[in-house]
Amino acid sequence: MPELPEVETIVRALAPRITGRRVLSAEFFAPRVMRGAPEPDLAGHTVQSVTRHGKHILLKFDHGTLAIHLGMTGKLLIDGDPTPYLRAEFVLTGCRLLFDDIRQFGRMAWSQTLPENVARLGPDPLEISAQDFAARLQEKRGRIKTVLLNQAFVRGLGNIYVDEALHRAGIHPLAEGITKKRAQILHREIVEILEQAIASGGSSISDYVDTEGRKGSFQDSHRVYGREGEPCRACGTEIQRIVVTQRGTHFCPKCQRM
DNA sequence: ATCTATTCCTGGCTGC
DNA sequence: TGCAGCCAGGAATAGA
Repeated sequence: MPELPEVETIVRALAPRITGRRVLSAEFFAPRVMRGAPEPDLAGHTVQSVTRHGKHILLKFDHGTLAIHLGMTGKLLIDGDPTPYLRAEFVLTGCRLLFDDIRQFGRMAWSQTLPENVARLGPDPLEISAQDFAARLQEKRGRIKTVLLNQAFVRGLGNIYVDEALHRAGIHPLAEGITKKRAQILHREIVEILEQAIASGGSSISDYVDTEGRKGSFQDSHRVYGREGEPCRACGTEIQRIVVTQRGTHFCPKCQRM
């Protein structure tokens, strides 16, 4: 499932391939992709920039911005082979950009400025300072895992990296009222794990691949996610799995005390 | 206002 | 072997 590191990997591969290219045609095959909103007219317009905003991929044009969210199984493929799950296809000068999405959780949104659901997101965890992160966290109540998954708190974290960051920071996923000191430790671990994951091309858990169909390798470095019943890499205790806010949650009961 | 549960979607897995 | 039934989960939405 594409989270911040996976989306960053995609953007880094996509940007040099389509920036400055002109759209010759754009087709949206599945109505769900735009969630009923009118499809933008992209033909004749040039891609000005490709950036990441949380888990969204922003394609900026001279007349607006297309925000792409990959959901669970969305893929952006350059010149790939069409599949039964092709939801949109952009023909550009020099290449084709295919949006493939088995489960159709992915979506696109168009705005002359910035789509509202994108504009309202919180700060990027790689940009916010440890002090600001800790201060923001002080204002939130509720379980730490739920707070971190809230894209209005920080944008880009998903189930995998929240579990992994909490383990590295030694914080129980159900913990509440994190102290300022521990919040700064958590911030450091979040930044570190995101940067490591980006360096590994992301985690390929289900069917994540980048624009060239390449898998990431960070799943091999996971310490808790998907490791229920296996020994903690730090202390050997069996990794436990519970459900928090409808999300499978993995943690070490010894390393991560309440 | 804030928090929680539900909904969408389908390949893959489990168990009979 | 076949197949019904369940599971994964991001975020919009409905409900409490």
